[in-house]
Amino acid sequence: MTQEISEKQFLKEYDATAFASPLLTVDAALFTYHEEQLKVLLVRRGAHPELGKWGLPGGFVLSETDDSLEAAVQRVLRDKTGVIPPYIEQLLSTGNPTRDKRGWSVSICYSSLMAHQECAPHIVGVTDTEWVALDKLQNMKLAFDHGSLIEHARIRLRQKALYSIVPARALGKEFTLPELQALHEALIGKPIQKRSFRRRIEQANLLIDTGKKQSGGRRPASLYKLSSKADKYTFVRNLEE
Amino acid sequence: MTQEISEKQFLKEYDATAFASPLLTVDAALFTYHEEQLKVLLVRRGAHPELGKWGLPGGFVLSETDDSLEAAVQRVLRDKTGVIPPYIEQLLSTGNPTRDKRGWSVSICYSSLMAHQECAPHIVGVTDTEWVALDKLQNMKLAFDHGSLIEHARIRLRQKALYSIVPARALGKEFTLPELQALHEALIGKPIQKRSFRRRIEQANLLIDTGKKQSGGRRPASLYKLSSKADKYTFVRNLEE
DNA sequence: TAAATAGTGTCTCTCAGACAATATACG
DNA sequence: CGTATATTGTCTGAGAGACACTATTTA
Repeated sequence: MTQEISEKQFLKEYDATAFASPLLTVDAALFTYHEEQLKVLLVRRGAHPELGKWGLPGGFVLSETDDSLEAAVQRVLRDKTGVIPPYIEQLLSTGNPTRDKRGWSVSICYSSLMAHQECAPHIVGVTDTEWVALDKLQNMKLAFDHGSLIEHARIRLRQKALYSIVPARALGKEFTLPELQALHEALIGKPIQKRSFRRRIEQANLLIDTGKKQSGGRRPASLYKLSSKADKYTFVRNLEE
Repeated sequence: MTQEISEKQFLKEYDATAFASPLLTVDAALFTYHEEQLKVLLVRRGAHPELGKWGLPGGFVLSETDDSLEAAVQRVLRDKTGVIPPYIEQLLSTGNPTRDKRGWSVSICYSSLMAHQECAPHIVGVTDTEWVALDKLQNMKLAFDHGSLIEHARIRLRQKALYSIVPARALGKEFTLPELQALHEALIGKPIQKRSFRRRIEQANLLIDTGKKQSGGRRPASLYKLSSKADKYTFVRNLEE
Protein backbone atom coordinates (compact mmCIF):
# COMPACT_ATOMS: atom_id res chain seq x y z
CA MET A 1 0.00 0.00 0.00
CA THR A 2 1.24 3.44 -0.97
CA GLN A 3 1.85 5.76 1.90
CA GLU A 4 0.34 9.21 1.59
CA ILE A 5 2.84 12.01 1.41
CA SER A 6 2.58 15.79 1.28
CA GLU A 7 3.07 17.75 -1.92
CA LYS A 8 6.19 19.28 -0.44
CA GLN A 9 7.61 15.86 0.25
CA PHE A 10 6.60 14.69 -3.20
CA LEU A 11 8.34 17.57 -4.96
CA LYS A 12 11.47 17.08 -2.91
CA GLU A 13 11.72 13.49 -4.05
CA TYR A 14 10.59 14.10 -7.63
CA ASP A 15 13.17 13.29 -10.26
CA ALA A 16 12.38 15.11 -13.50
CA THR A 17 14.92 13.05 -15.41
CA ALA A 18 13.43 9.73 -14.43
CA PHE A 19 11.33 9.52 -17.58
CA ALA A 20 12.73 10.05 -21.06
CA SER A 21 10.94 13.13 -22.31
CA PRO A 22 10.71 13.79 -26.07
CA LEU A 23 13.10 16.34 -27.56
CA LEU A 24 11.52 19.78 -27.49
CA THR A 25 12.32 22.56 -29.92
CA VAL A 26 10.75 25.86 -30.91
CA ASP A 27 10.89 26.84 -34.57
CA ALA A 28 9.76 29.99 -36.34
CA ALA A 29 8.52 30.60 -39.86
CA LEU A 30 9.46 34.26 -40.31
CA PHE A 31 7.98 35.89 -43.39
CA THR A 32 8.57 39.17 -45.11
CA TYR A 33 7.55 40.88 -48.34
CA HIS A 34 10.39 42.15 -50.49
CA GLU A 35 10.78 42.85 -54.19
CA GLU A 36 7.15 41.88 -54.74
CA GLN A 37 7.73 38.43 -53.31
CA LEU A 38 6.86 36.61 -50.14
CA LYS A 39 9.98 35.30 -48.52
CA VAL A 40 10.75 33.11 -45.54
CA LEU A 41 13.94 33.16 -43.48
CA LEU A 42 15.88 29.91 -43.73
CA VAL A 43 19.01 28.75 -41.96
CA ARG A 44 21.48 26.20 -43.23
CA ARG A 45 22.05 23.53 -40.63
CA GLY A 46 25.61 23.39 -39.39
CA ALA A 47 25.23 20.26 -37.30
CA HIS A 48 23.82 16.78 -37.46
CA PRO A 49 21.18 15.64 -38.10
CA GLU A 50 20.16 16.96 -41.52
CA LEU A 51 23.55 18.67 -41.75
CA GLY A 52 23.76 21.09 -44.68
CA LYS A 53 20.03 21.23 -45.34
CA TRP A 54 18.05 24.45 -45.08
CA GLY A 55 15.43 24.72 -42.36
CA LEU A 56 13.57 27.09 -40.09
CA PRO A 57 15.44 28.97 -37.40
CA GLY A 58 14.84 27.14 -34.16
CA GLY A 59 16.41 25.45 -31.23
CA PHE A 60 15.91 23.65 -27.99
CA VAL A 61 14.06 25.33 -25.17
CA LEU A 62 16.68 26.29 -22.63
CA SER A 63 15.08 25.52 -19.30
CA GLU A 64 17.87 27.31 -17.47
CA THR A 65 17.32 30.66 -19.15
CA ASP A 66 14.04 30.74 -21.12
CA ASP A 67 11.10 32.08 -19.13
CA SER A 68 8.45 30.80 -21.50
CA LEU A 69 7.93 29.31 -24.94
CA GLU A 70 7.42 32.82 -26.30
CA ALA A 71 10.70 33.95 -24.76
CA ALA A 72 12.43 31.00 -26.36
CA VAL A 73 11.18 31.78 -29.85
CA GLN A 74 11.96 35.46 -29.38
CA ARG A 75 15.51 34.53 -28.45
CA VAL A 76 15.84 32.36 -31.53
CA LEU A 77 14.52 35.10 -33.80
CA ARG A 78 16.58 37.86 -32.26
CA ASP A 79 19.70 35.74 -32.67
CA LYS A 80 19.03 35.49 -36.40
CA THR A 81 17.64 38.94 -37.21
CA GLY A 82 19.07 41.26 -34.55
CA VAL A 83 15.59 42.33 -33.43
CA ILE A 84 12.38 40.82 -32.12
CA PRO A 85 9.86 40.82 -34.99
CA PRO A 86 6.73 42.93 -34.42
CA TYR A 87 4.37 40.02 -35.01
CA ILE A 88 4.74 36.52 -33.58
CA GLU A 89 1.94 34.04 -33.12
CA GLN A 90 1.91 30.41 -32.26
CA LEU A 91 1.14 28.26 -35.27
CA LEU A 92 1.03 24.62 -34.26
CA SER A 93 2.98 21.86 -32.60
CA THR A 94 4.01 18.64 -34.27
CA GLY A 95 5.43 15.60 -32.62
CA ASN A 96 6.18 12.00 -33.55
CA PRO A 97 8.99 9.47 -33.36
CA THR A 98 10.24 9.89 -36.94
CA ARG A 99 10.46 13.58 -37.75
CA ASP A 100 13.88 13.82 -36.13
CA LYS A 101 16.30 10.92 -36.39
CA ARG A 102 17.48 11.54 -32.85
CA GLY A 103 14.17 10.23 -31.51
CA TRP A 104 10.66 11.22 -30.46
CA SER A 105 10.63 14.95 -30.95
CA VAL A 106 8.24 17.86 -30.70
CA SER A 107 8.43 21.20 -32.46
CA ILE A 108 6.37 24.11 -31.24
CA CYS A 109 6.20 26.25 -34.34
CA TYR A 110 5.54 29.97 -34.51
CA SER A 111 4.62 32.18 -37.43
CA SER A 112 6.16 35.62 -37.54
CA LEU A 113 6.29 38.72 -39.73
CA MET A 114 8.75 41.56 -40.08
CA ALA A 115 9.95 44.19 -42.51
CA HIS A 116 12.81 43.15 -44.75
CA GLN A 117 14.72 46.35 -44.04
CA GLU A 118 14.59 45.76 -40.28
CA CYS A 119 16.49 42.57 -40.68
CA ALA A 120 18.66 43.01 -43.74
CA PRO A 121 21.70 44.60 -42.03
CA HIS A 122 22.13 41.57 -39.83
CA ILE A 123 22.11 38.93 -42.47
CA VAL A 124 24.13 40.63 -45.18
CA GLY A 125 27.19 38.54 -45.78
CA VAL A 126 25.91 35.75 -43.58
CA THR A 127 26.09 32.65 -45.71
CA ASP A 128 24.03 30.36 -43.53
CA THR A 129 20.96 32.61 -43.20
CA GLU A 130 18.87 33.67 -46.16
CA TRP A 131 15.52 35.04 -47.24
CA VAL A 132 14.07 32.57 -49.72
CA ALA A 133 11.09 33.32 -51.96
CA LEU A 134 8.20 30.95 -51.29
CA ASP A 135 8.04 30.17 -55.01
CA LYS A 136 11.49 28.62 -54.83
CA LEU A 137 10.63 26.23 -52.01
CA GLN A 138 8.93 23.63 -54.21
CA ASN A 139 12.27 22.28 -55.35
CA MET A 140 13.99 22.40 -51.99
CA LYS A 141 14.07 19.49 -49.61
CA LEU A 142 14.06 21.16 -46.23
CA ALA A 143 15.24 19.69 -42.95
CA PHE A 144 12.81 17.71 -40.78
CA ASP A 145 9.16 18.57 -41.54
CA HIS A 146 9.93 22.24 -41.98
CA GLY A 147 8.56 22.32 -45.52
CA SER A 148 5.20 21.23 -44.19
CA LEU A 149 5.36 23.75 -41.33
CA ILE A 150 5.99 26.58 -43.79
CA GLU A 151 3.07 25.41 -45.89
CA HIS A 152 0.79 25.46 -42.83
CA ALA A 153 1.99 28.95 -41.97
CA ARG A 154 1.40 30.14 -45.52
CA ILE A 155 -2.16 28.81 -45.55
CA ARG A 156 -2.92 30.51 -42.25
CA LEU A 157 -1.40 33.77 -43.42
CA ARG A 158 -3.47 33.55 -46.59
CA GLN A 159 -6.60 33.20 -44.48
CA LYS A 160 -5.60 36.23 -42.45
CA ALA A 161 -5.22 38.22 -45.66
CA LEU A 162 -8.93 37.57 -46.28
CA TYR A 163 -10.22 38.91 -42.96
CA SER A 164 -7.52 41.11 -41.38
CA ILE A 165 -4.56 43.35 -42.18
CA VAL A 166 -2.12 41.39 -40.07
CA PRO A 167 0.02 40.79 -43.18
CA ALA A 168 0.94 44.48 -43.01
CA ARG A 169 3.47 43.46 -40.35
CA ALA A 170 5.56 42.06 -43.20
CA LEU A 171 6.02 45.65 -44.44
CA GLY A 172 7.95 48.54 -42.94
CA LYS A 173 6.52 50.82 -40.25
CA GLU A 174 5.17 53.07 -42.99
CA PHE A 175 3.71 51.72 -46.20
CA THR A 176 1.29 52.63 -48.97
CA LEU A 177 -2.07 51.10 -49.71
CA PRO A 178 -0.98 49.79 -53.12
CA GLU A 179 1.94 48.02 -51.39
CA LEU A 180 -0.38 46.46 -48.84
CA GLN A 181 -2.81 45.37 -51.52
CA ALA A 182 -0.03 43.80 -53.59
CA LEU A 183 1.06 41.85 -50.51
CA HIS A 184 -2.46 40.59 -49.88
CA GLU A 185 -2.79 39.63 -53.53
CA ALA A 186 0.46 37.69 -53.35
CA LEU A 187 -0.87 35.80 -50.34
CA ILE A 188 -4.32 35.14 -51.77
CA GLY A 189 -3.02 34.34 -55.23
CA LYS A 190 -5.55 36.43 -57.11
CA PRO A 191 -6.32 40.12 -57.65
CA ILE A 192 -8.43 42.05 -55.17
CA GLN A 193 -10.87 44.80 -56.09
CA LYS A 194 -9.09 48.02 -55.19
CA ARG A 195 -12.32 49.63 -54.05
CA SER A 196 -13.28 46.81 -51.70
CA PHE A 197 -9.83 46.59 -50.22
CA ARG A 198 -9.56 50.29 -49.43
CA ARG A 199 -13.16 50.77 -48.33
CA ARG A 200 -13.06 48.18 -45.57
CA ILE A 201 -9.72 49.39 -44.22
CA GLU A 202 -10.94 52.98 -44.17
CA GLN A 203 -14.26 52.17 -42.52
CA ALA A 204 -12.60 50.16 -39.77
CA ASN A 205 -10.06 52.93 -39.18
CA LEU A 206 -7.16 50.51 -39.22
CA LEU A 207 -4.55 52.86 -40.67
CA ILE A 208 -3.21 56.25 -39.69
CA ASP A 209 -2.22 58.64 -42.44
CA THR A 210 1.29 59.89 -41.70
CA GLY A 211 0.78 62.85 -44.04
CA LYS A 212 3.88 61.79 -45.94
CA LYS A 213 3.96 60.64 -49.53
CA GLN A 214 6.04 58.01 -51.19
CA SER A 215 8.68 59.59 -53.42
CA GLY A 216 9.57 58.43 -56.93
CA GLY A 217 7.41 56.68 -59.44
CA ARG A 218 4.31 58.37 -60.86
CA ARG A 219 1.63 59.80 -58.64
CA PRO A 220 2.88 59.49 -55.07
CA ALA A 221 0.91 57.29 -52.71
CA SER A 222 0.11 58.25 -49.13
CA LEU A 223 2.15 56.60 -46.42
CA TYR A 224 0.24 54.98 -43.58
CA LYS A 225 1.10 53.27 -40.35
CA LEU A 226 -0.88 50.68 -38.41
CA SER A 227 -3.28 51.88 -35.75
CA SER A 228 -2.98 50.18 -32.38
CA LYS A 229 -6.06 48.02 -32.91
CA ALA A 230 -4.95 46.80 -36.34
CA ASP A 231 -3.55 43.47 -35.12
CA LYS A 232 -6.69 42.44 -33.30
CA TYR A 233 -9.31 43.61 -35.79
CA THR A 234 -11.11 41.09 -37.95
CA PHE A 235 -13.60 42.02 -40.65
CA VAL A 236 -17.02 40.41 -40.32
CA ARG A 237 -17.04 39.63 -43.99
CA ASN A 238 -14.16 37.95 -45.83
CA LEU A 239 -12.77 38.92 -49.17
CA GLU A 240 -13.58 36.53 -51.99
CA GLU A 241 -11.35 33.45 -52.10
CA MET B 1 39.19 21.09 -33.56
CA THR B 2 36.06 19.08 -33.98
CA GLN B 3 36.48 16.11 -36.20
CA GLU B 4 33.86 15.70 -38.90
CA ILE B 5 31.68 12.66 -38.52
CA SER B 6 28.90 11.10 -40.56
CA GLU B 7 25.24 11.43 -39.60
CA LYS B 8 25.15 7.73 -38.93
CA GLN B 9 28.08 7.99 -36.55
CA PHE B 10 26.50 11.05 -34.91
CA LEU B 11 23.20 9.30 -34.28
CA LYS B 12 24.95 6.28 -32.87
CA GLU B 13 26.70 8.41 -30.30
CA TYR B 14 23.77 10.73 -29.60
CA ASP B 15 22.47 10.59 -26.07
CA ALA B 16 18.90 11.93 -25.90
CA THR B 17 19.02 12.05 -22.11
CA ALA B 18 22.09 14.28 -21.96
CA PHE B 19 20.01 17.46 -21.76
CA ALA B 20 17.17 17.93 -19.30
CA SER B 21 14.12 18.39 -21.48
CA PRO B 22 11.04 20.13 -20.10
CA LEU B 23 8.16 17.96 -18.96
CA LEU B 24 5.78 17.37 -21.83
CA THR B 25 2.08 16.68 -21.46
CA VAL B 26 -0.95 16.69 -23.72
CA ASP B 27 -4.21 17.96 -22.29
CA ALA B 28 -7.68 18.12 -23.77
CA ALA B 29 -10.58 20.48 -23.18
CA LEU B 30 -13.51 18.26 -24.14
CA PHE B 31 -16.83 20.07 -24.48
CA THR B 32 -20.37 18.91 -24.85
CA TYR B 33 -23.85 20.42 -24.80
CA HIS B 34 -26.29 18.87 -22.38
CA GLU B 35 -29.38 20.11 -20.59
CA GLU B 36 -29.05 23.45 -22.36
CA GLN B 37 -25.61 24.01 -20.94
CA LEU B 38 -22.08 23.92 -22.24
CA LYS B 39 -20.03 21.52 -20.20
CA VAL B 40 -16.39 20.53 -20.05
CA LEU B 41 -15.00 17.22 -18.86
CA LEU B 42 -12.90 17.55 -15.72
CA VAL B 43 -10.86 14.99 -13.83
CA ARG B 44 -9.96 15.11 -10.17
CA ARG B 45 -6.24 14.69 -9.74
CA GLY B 46 -5.33 11.58 -7.79
CA ALA B 47 -1.61 12.33 -7.53
CA HIS B 48 0.77 15.13 -6.69
CA PRO B 49 1.17 17.88 -7.64
CA GLU B 50 -2.17 19.68 -7.31
CA LEU B 51 -3.59 16.55 -5.67
CA GLY B 52 -7.36 16.70 -5.27
CA LYS B 53 -7.88 19.62 -7.63
CA TRP B 54 -9.98 19.34 -10.76
CA GLY B 55 -8.23 19.69 -14.11
CA LEU B 56 -8.30 18.72 -17.76
CA PRO B 57 -7.77 15.11 -18.74
CA GLY B 58 -4.18 14.81 -19.86
CA GLY B 59 -0.93 13.03 -19.38
CA PHE B 60 2.64 12.61 -20.45
CA VAL B 61 3.43 11.69 -24.01
CA LEU B 62 4.52 8.07 -23.92
CA SER B 63 7.41 7.90 -26.34
CA GLU B 64 7.39 4.12 -26.20
CA THR B 65 3.84 3.72 -27.43
CA ASP B 66 2.41 7.00 -28.79
CA ASP B 67 2.90 7.43 -32.54
CA SER B 68 2.17 11.15 -32.55
CA LEU B 69 0.82 13.98 -30.43
CA GLU B 70 -2.63 13.34 -31.88
CA ALA B 71 -2.37 9.67 -30.92
CA ALA B 72 -1.41 10.68 -27.40
CA VAL B 73 -4.40 12.96 -26.93
CA GLN B 74 -6.71 10.37 -28.48
CA ARG B 75 -5.44 7.82 -25.98
CA VAL B 76 -6.05 10.21 -23.10
CA LEU B 77 -9.59 10.95 -24.28
CA ARG B 78 -10.48 7.35 -24.98
CA ASP B 79 -9.30 6.37 -21.52
CA LYS B 80 -11.74 8.86 -20.00
CA THR B 81 -14.74 8.58 -22.32
CA GLY B 82 -14.54 5.08 -23.80
CA VAL B 83 -14.48 6.45 -27.35
CA ILE B 84 -12.45 8.84 -29.50
CA PRO B 85 -14.45 12.07 -29.83
CA PRO B 86 -15.52 12.98 -33.39
CA TYR B 87 -13.83 16.37 -33.28
CA ILE B 88 -10.33 17.10 -31.98
CA GLU B 89 -8.22 20.08 -32.94
CA GLN B 90 -5.02 21.45 -31.56
CA LEU B 91 -5.62 24.56 -29.50
CA LEU B 92 -2.30 25.91 -28.25
CA SER B 93 0.81 25.03 -26.32
CA THR B 94 1.91 26.72 -23.13
CA GLY B 95 5.24 26.35 -21.42
CA ASN B 96 7.11 28.04 -18.62
CA PRO B 97 9.02 27.16 -15.45
CA THR B 98 6.19 27.89 -13.01
CA ARG B 99 2.97 26.34 -14.31
CA ASP B 100 3.93 22.96 -12.82
CA LYS B 101 5.79 22.78 -9.54
CA ARG B 102 7.80 19.86 -10.80
CA GLY B 103 9.71 22.16 -13.12
CA TRP B 104 9.79 23.65 -16.63
CA SER B 105 6.77 22.11 -18.27
CA VAL B 106 4.92 22.27 -21.55
CA SER B 107 1.30 21.42 -22.21
CA ILE B 108 0.12 20.84 -25.74
CA CYS B 109 -3.57 21.48 -25.39
CA TYR B 110 -6.34 20.22 -27.64
CA SER B 111 -9.95 21.26 -27.95
CA SER B 112 -12.50 18.53 -28.53
CA LEU B 113 -16.23 18.02 -28.91
CA MET B 114 -18.53 15.08 -28.44
CA ALA B 115 -22.13 14.15 -27.70
CA HIS B 116 -23.00 13.75 -24.05
CA GLN B 117 -24.78 10.47 -24.66
CA GLU B 118 -21.72 8.94 -26.36
CA CYS B 119 -19.75 9.37 -23.20
CA ALA B 120 -22.26 9.16 -20.37
CA PRO B 121 -22.23 5.37 -19.88
CA HIS B 122 -18.52 5.41 -19.17
CA ILE B 123 -18.49 8.06 -16.52
CA VAL B 124 -21.63 7.16 -14.62
CA GLY B 125 -20.59 6.32 -11.10
CA VAL B 126 -17.04 7.46 -11.71
CA THR B 127 -16.34 9.92 -8.95
CA ASP B 128 -13.15 11.40 -10.34
CA THR B 129 -14.48 12.34 -13.80
CA GLU B 130 -17.31 14.80 -14.30
CA TRP B 131 -19.00 17.06 -16.81
CA VAL B 132 -18.98 20.56 -15.34
CA ALA B 133 -21.06 23.43 -16.70
CA LEU B 134 -18.86 26.32 -17.87
CA ASP B 135 -20.91 28.69 -15.72
CA LYS B 136 -19.72 26.90 -12.60
CA LEU B 137 -16.03 27.25 -13.42
CA GLN B 138 -15.70 30.84 -12.20
CA ASN B 139 -15.58 29.72 -8.59
CA MET B 140 -13.32 26.74 -9.13
CA LYS B 141 -9.58 26.89 -8.81
CA LEU B 142 -8.40 24.37 -11.34
CA ALA B 143 -5.07 22.59 -11.42
CA PHE B 144 -2.11 24.19 -13.23
CA ASP B 145 -3.21 26.76 -15.83
CA HIS B 146 -6.14 24.64 -16.93
CA GLY B 147 -8.66 27.37 -16.14
CA SER B 148 -6.93 29.61 -18.62
CA LEU B 149 -6.71 26.82 -21.21
CA ILE B 150 -10.46 26.23 -20.97
CA GLU B 151 -11.08 29.94 -21.39
CA HIS B 152 -8.94 29.98 -24.54
CA ALA B 153 -10.82 27.00 -25.90
CA ARG B 154 -14.16 28.62 -25.12
CA ILE B 155 -13.21 31.82 -26.94
CA ARG B 156 -12.09 29.86 -29.99
CA LEU B 157 -15.25 27.77 -29.97
CA ARG B 158 -17.31 30.94 -29.73
CA GLN B 159 -15.55 32.29 -32.83
CA LYS B 160 -16.27 29.06 -34.66
CA ALA B 161 -19.95 29.44 -33.78
CA LEU B 162 -19.90 32.70 -35.76
CA TYR B 163 -18.51 31.29 -39.00
CA SER B 164 -18.97 27.50 -39.00
CA ILE B 165 -21.14 24.70 -37.67
CA VAL B 166 -18.28 22.87 -36.01
CA PRO B 167 -20.07 23.22 -32.63
CA ALA B 168 -22.59 20.66 -33.93
CA ARG B 169 -20.02 18.03 -32.97
CA ALA B 170 -21.05 18.67 -29.37
CA LEU B 171 -24.46 17.20 -30.23
CA GLY B 172 -25.48 13.66 -31.10
CA LYS B 173 -25.20 12.20 -34.59
CA GLU B 174 -28.71 13.43 -35.31
CA PHE B 175 -30.02 16.72 -34.06
CA THR B 176 -32.58 19.41 -34.82
CA LEU B 177 -31.97 22.93 -36.03
CA PRO B 178 -33.46 24.51 -32.90
CA GLU B 179 -31.01 22.44 -30.83
CA LEU B 180 -28.09 23.56 -32.94
CA GLN B 181 -29.18 27.18 -32.76
CA ALA B 182 -29.53 27.01 -28.98
CA LEU B 183 -25.99 25.65 -28.76
CA HIS B 184 -24.64 28.45 -30.93
CA GLU B 185 -26.51 30.99 -28.86
CA ALA B 186 -25.04 29.54 -25.67
CA LEU B 187 -21.56 29.89 -27.17
CA ILE B 188 -22.07 33.38 -28.54
CA GLY B 189 -23.96 34.59 -25.50
CA LYS B 190 -26.75 36.32 -27.39
CA PRO B 191 -29.74 35.34 -29.52
CA ILE B 192 -29.34 34.65 -33.22
CA GLN B 193 -31.93 35.48 -35.86
CA LYS B 194 -33.60 32.18 -36.68
CA ARG B 195 -33.90 33.06 -40.35
CA SER B 196 -30.24 33.98 -40.77
CA PHE B 197 -29.06 30.89 -38.97
CA ARG B 198 -31.13 28.48 -41.03
CA ARG B 199 -30.67 30.24 -44.36
CA ARG B 200 -26.89 30.06 -44.37
CA ILE B 201 -26.82 26.41 -43.30
CA GLU B 202 -29.30 25.48 -45.98
CA GLN B 203 -27.57 27.43 -48.73
CA ALA B 204 -24.22 25.85 -47.93
CA ASN B 205 -25.77 22.38 -47.84
CA LEU B 206 -24.10 21.52 -44.57
CA LEU B 207 -26.82 19.26 -43.20
CA ILE B 208 -28.56 16.16 -44.46
CA ASP B 209 -32.21 15.68 -43.60
CA THR B 210 -32.63 12.20 -42.14
CA GLY B 211 -36.36 12.31 -42.81
CA LYS B 212 -36.98 11.57 -39.17
CA LYS B 213 -38.70 13.88 -36.73
CA GLN B 214 -38.03 14.52 -33.08
CA SER B 215 -40.77 13.00 -30.93
CA GLY B 216 -42.41 14.70 -27.95
CA GLY B 217 -42.98 18.36 -27.32
CA ARG B 218 -45.14 20.41 -29.66
CA ARG B 219 -44.50 20.53 -33.37
CA PRO B 220 -41.74 18.00 -34.10
CA ALA B 221 -38.51 19.31 -35.58
CA SER B 222 -36.66 17.60 -38.41
CA LEU B 223 -33.60 15.57 -37.50
CA TYR B 224 -30.44 16.30 -39.45
CA LYS B 225 -26.96 14.89 -39.59
CA LEU B 226 -23.74 16.59 -40.66
CA SER B 227 -22.68 16.36 -44.27
CA SER B 228 -19.11 15.29 -44.88
CA LYS B 229 -17.91 18.79 -45.69
CA ALA B 230 -19.47 20.35 -42.58
CA ASP B 231 -16.26 20.37 -40.53
CA LYS B 232 -14.22 22.20 -43.12
CA TYR B 233 -16.79 24.74 -44.30
CA THR B 234 -16.51 28.34 -43.21
CA PHE B 235 -19.05 31.01 -44.10
CA VAL B 236 -17.65 34.06 -45.86
CA ARG B 237 -19.68 36.30 -43.63
CA ASN B 238 -19.81 36.03 -39.83
CA LEU B 239 -22.87 36.26 -37.67
CA GLU B 240 -23.16 39.43 -35.63
CA GLU B 241 -21.08 39.39 -32.45
C1' DT C 1 0.35 66.35 -73.29
C1' DA C 2 1.01 61.24 -72.70
C1' DA C 3 1.77 57.49 -69.69
C1' DA C 4 1.49 55.51 -65.36
C1' DT C 5 -0.05 54.98 -61.04
C1' DA C 6 -3.19 56.67 -57.01
C1' DG C 7 -7.51 57.31 -55.56
C1' DT C 8 -12.99 57.99 -56.06
C1' DG C 9 -18.10 57.38 -57.70
C1' DT C 10 -21.53 54.51 -58.14
C1' DC C 11 -24.23 50.54 -59.47
C1' DT C 12 -25.26 45.69 -58.55
C1' DC C 13 -25.67 41.61 -55.86
C1' DT C 14 -25.38 38.71 -51.91
C1' DC C 15 -26.58 37.78 -47.50
C1' DA C 16 -27.45 38.95 -42.46
C1' DG C 17 -31.01 41.35 -39.46
C1' DA C 18 -35.72 42.03 -38.31
C1' DC C 19 -40.02 40.42 -37.71
C1' DA C 20 -44.50 38.90 -39.42
C1' DA C 21 -46.92 35.00 -41.11
C1' DT C 22 -47.87 30.19 -41.60
C1' DA C 23 -47.53 25.09 -40.31
C1' DT C 24 -47.87 21.18 -37.24
C1' DA C 25 -47.89 19.10 -33.16
C1' DC C 26 -50.62 18.05 -28.44
C1' DG C 27 -54.25 18.57 -24.99
C1' DC D 1 -59.81 25.25 -31.00
C1' DG D 2 -55.73 27.23 -28.09
C1' DT D 3 -50.97 27.07 -27.15
C1' DA D 4 -46.31 26.08 -28.13
C1' DT D 5 -42.83 25.25 -31.11
C1' DA D 6 -41.05 24.70 -36.06
C1' DT D 7 -40.61 26.64 -40.42
C1' DT D 8 -41.09 30.13 -44.15
C1' DG D 9 -41.90 34.96 -46.55
C1' DT D 10 -40.19 39.13 -47.28
C1' DC D 11 -38.38 43.72 -46.56
C1' DT D 12 -34.23 46.45 -45.29
C1' DG D 13 -29.48 47.59 -44.96
C1' DA D 14 -24.42 46.73 -44.92
C1' DG D 15 -20.76 45.82 -47.48
C1' DA D 16 -18.11 43.30 -51.31
C1' DG D 17 -17.55 43.01 -56.56
C1' DA D 18 -17.22 45.38 -60.88
C1' DC D 19 -15.60 48.92 -63.46
C1' DA D 20 -15.56 53.58 -65.14
C1' DC D 21 -13.90 57.86 -63.89
C1' DT D 22 -10.87 61.57 -61.92
C1' DA D 23 -6.33 63.17 -59.84
C1' DT D 24 -1.42 63.71 -59.58
C1' DT D 25 2.95 62.80 -60.65
C1' DT D 26 7.20 62.48 -64.30
C1' DA D 27 9.02 62.54 -68.95
